[in-house]
Amino acid sequence: MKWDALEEEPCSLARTVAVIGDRWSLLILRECFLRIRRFDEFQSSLGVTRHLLADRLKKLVRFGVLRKIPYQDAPKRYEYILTQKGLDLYPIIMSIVHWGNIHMVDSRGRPLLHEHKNCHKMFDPVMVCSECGEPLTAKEVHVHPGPGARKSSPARAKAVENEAKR
Amino acid sequence: MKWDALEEEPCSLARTVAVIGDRWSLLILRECFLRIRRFDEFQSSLGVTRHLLADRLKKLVRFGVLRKIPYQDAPKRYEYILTQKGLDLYPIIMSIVHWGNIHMVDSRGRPLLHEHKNCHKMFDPVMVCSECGEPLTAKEVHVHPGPGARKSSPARAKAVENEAKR
DNA sequence: TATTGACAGTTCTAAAATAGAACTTTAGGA
DNA sequence: TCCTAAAGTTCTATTTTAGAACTGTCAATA
Repeated sequence: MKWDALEEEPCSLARTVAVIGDRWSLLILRECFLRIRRFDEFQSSLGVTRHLLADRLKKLVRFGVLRKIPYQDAPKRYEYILTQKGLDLYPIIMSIVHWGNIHMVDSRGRPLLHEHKNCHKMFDPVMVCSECGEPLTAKEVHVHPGPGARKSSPARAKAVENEAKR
Repeated sequence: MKWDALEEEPCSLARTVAVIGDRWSLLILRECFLRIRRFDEFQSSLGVTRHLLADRLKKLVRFGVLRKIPYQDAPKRYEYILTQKGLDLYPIIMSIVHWGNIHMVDSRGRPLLHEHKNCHKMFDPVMVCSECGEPLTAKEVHVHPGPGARKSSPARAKAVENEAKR
């Protein structure tokens, strides 16, 4: 399957994966949220090859996740900063970090702690229901075909159907 | 950089990316949460090559995200089901789906709707602070080096430092 | 008994993506 | 003049992936 095909799939996860679903894009975004902005900063902090970095930055700009802002005229130089669409990726990044904090840390403990400016405490992110505010777990959620649903594989259709009536 | 190196990085995001940071792993996990369990179901529903599917399933089992359960003896056949560690990936999957729902849907609308069994309403996931319960945004969070922090690139160290004192 | 089909992979080759290093361009400073 | 910085681009070798065919085990069917 080609990457381009993913963008067209009638699945919000597949379409998001088309944008951020590779190793380097996620690591680049991590750096963006730490306020890394320039090509060489990304390069030295990630160890990614310059070729791939240029390619991924271009892709993230194309998808509207990053914006190229000139910070110097002669020679022309740009910074890459997150757009609102990019800032909206924060819950994804945080939930990835949180899973790593729970399941992948070694004996040294967490590499990074997060403080909430509002309440001044170190926190973990918690995912809750927008309607009742209760924490969400996989087992407490049903899925239903939405208005954008389209024909999928028989196995998949069956699974969604079974799921909806559990 | 090799994939194996990612697992060793002092960064919870990098370590999680080592497990789920590729296109197919994320799509396989999506199917798992829709209760797809068998090799051929994954294959027909995803269109992934059998080779890669076998490879990714093996990797997810190795990392303890999936477990292979025999469901038939002659011939030996297995199902792949999520472990608790795998179920804990739910917030990641849901936040990816949610971002796609907001930023990547076409005019047809969402392919899938989610209902919370507790309150019987269609919902969106919201990420909140574990301490004060307020919704989280990138701008309201500080990062601090934690006990597992280690030397990183100068650019990165500088960014974390600047960040901590903002 | 021979044939077909389901399931869970493995093997093969060609095509695509990635790594690693060197090179380019524009400009400022020693 | 030579050196450095920043932001890429180009090159070749290696690795990964795509796509299709093949294997082995067993059950059901003709």
